[in-house]
Amino acid sequence: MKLSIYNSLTRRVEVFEPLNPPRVTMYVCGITAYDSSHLGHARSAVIFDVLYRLLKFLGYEVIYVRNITDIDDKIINRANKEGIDWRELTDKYTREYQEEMERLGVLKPSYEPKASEHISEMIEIIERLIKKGLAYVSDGDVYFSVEKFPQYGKLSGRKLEEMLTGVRIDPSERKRNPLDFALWKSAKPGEPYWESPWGYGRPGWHIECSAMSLKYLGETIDIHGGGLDLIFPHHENEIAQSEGATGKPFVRYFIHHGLITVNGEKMSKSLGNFVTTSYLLEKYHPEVIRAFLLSKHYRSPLDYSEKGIKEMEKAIYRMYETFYWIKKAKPKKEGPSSKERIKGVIEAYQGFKEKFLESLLEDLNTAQAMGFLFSLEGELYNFIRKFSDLTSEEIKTLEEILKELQKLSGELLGFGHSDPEEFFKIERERKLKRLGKSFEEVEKLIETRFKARKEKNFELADRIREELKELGIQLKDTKEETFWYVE
RNA sequence: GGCGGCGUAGCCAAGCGGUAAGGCGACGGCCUGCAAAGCCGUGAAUCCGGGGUUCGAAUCCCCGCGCCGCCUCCA
Repeated sequence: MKLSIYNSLTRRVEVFEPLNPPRVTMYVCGITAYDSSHLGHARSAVIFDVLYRLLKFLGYEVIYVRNITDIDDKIINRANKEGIDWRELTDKYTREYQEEMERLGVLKPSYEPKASEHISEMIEIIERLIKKGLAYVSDGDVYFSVEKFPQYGKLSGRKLEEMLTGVRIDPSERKRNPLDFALWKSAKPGEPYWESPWGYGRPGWHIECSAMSLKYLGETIDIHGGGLDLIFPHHENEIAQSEGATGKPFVRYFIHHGLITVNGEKMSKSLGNFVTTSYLLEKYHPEVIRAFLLSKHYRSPLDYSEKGIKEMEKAIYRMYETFYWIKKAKPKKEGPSSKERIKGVIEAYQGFKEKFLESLLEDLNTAQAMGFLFSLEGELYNFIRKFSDLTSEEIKTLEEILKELQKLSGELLGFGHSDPEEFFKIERERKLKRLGKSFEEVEKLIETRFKARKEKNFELADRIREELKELGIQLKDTKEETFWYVE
């Protein structure tokens, strides 16, 4: 079992071969902690979380680093605006992000280093670059000299001459070439600063990733990931700095994911079309959000809409309803399965694990894996809802399949592993809270209606049904109980 | 303008040379006190358009059309 993955460096899907198996080193660009995270940040975290899970599943020893940028212009501006210390600001949003990711079932990376805690490592790399003639000091700033690194542009497919034609030139710049980028910026009054050989100042944005990946993962790392929008200039610059300093290849596989769009346009702070992670977590079960994020191939854009995520919610509800009925099923008789009627289930289960895994191994095709998952789950649903006279062996079969399905999905995709009763309890309570109803209140109404129906008091039963329906509470009657969910 | 990507049923979305997964929804019949649910059944002569390669193309090539991303901070 080998993973194939699209490598932005070669622009093709390649078989993944780590440098020093079974060790795999992976570095992912995390957030800049100046504001709340939105769905785009969640997508990034969830996609690389699935990759991380898959690599571990394959038996690799993965060292996974996801950094926190806690020093840059946006942070300084925001902190000044709010009149608080930049540390207070970044602490707040770092904590918030970490809590949200945990709720989304994102596994903790091995390290989550902060830029501000690695200033000396950055200075060290900058000094090496200066010594090698790849960087220069200019009035307290330090710049990387793009012309001195012949491979500059190899990741983003750009050539220096071409880039120069469209570039904006700021006459106040201290750069020799407008494409040079800052490694170190001298401090302006009121800004946080650190001591350096070039005076008080702070690091440029890109250098932190070079420094921290070098420190935690070594000179050449296996995987480096981030959003497509980071290819240029961020990752291009990282390559220049890292390879310039070490003389070794920086990254073996660059992995970039597509961005979240809204009505076809990129979700971003500046357009104001973003939904925060906390809003979504309030409104939807974390597993629903995860499933939504994984429902499209990771390299494609994913369009967010309430309608889209609602549809996924329905799919996940049905999945957990399947689990629920299987869990509640009691045998009506001892004995073997009816070969004929359980055939569909057996056939769907045949090769399920292989197909599911192969999908993920083929460039992380989570959408296809989910297709197989829902397909099998659909068969289970169909079976459990159609027949009420299940045999002990049939139930055993269903339980075995369920166990495997939950294990695979939960371990690799990070959803589908919950206990169904627990799942619906959380969902009902959260949604009822919005309606201002208590769980007990609704349960009682449903019980009353169940009794009324038995007594053929249809008038009362229907009145309760209508009342609940108006609240968005849907009922499904069975002989034993009334199953319900809130829309 | 340069670079990258996308266009598959009503909507979302897999498929990447061998004859269209999956989800959401819609419709008809059965069932049901009625409804929901369930059951049975119905969906793409066809994958933006036009050429070409091939025994065979949604899948490869060329030319259009439309949309998006990056080229400035951005997951």
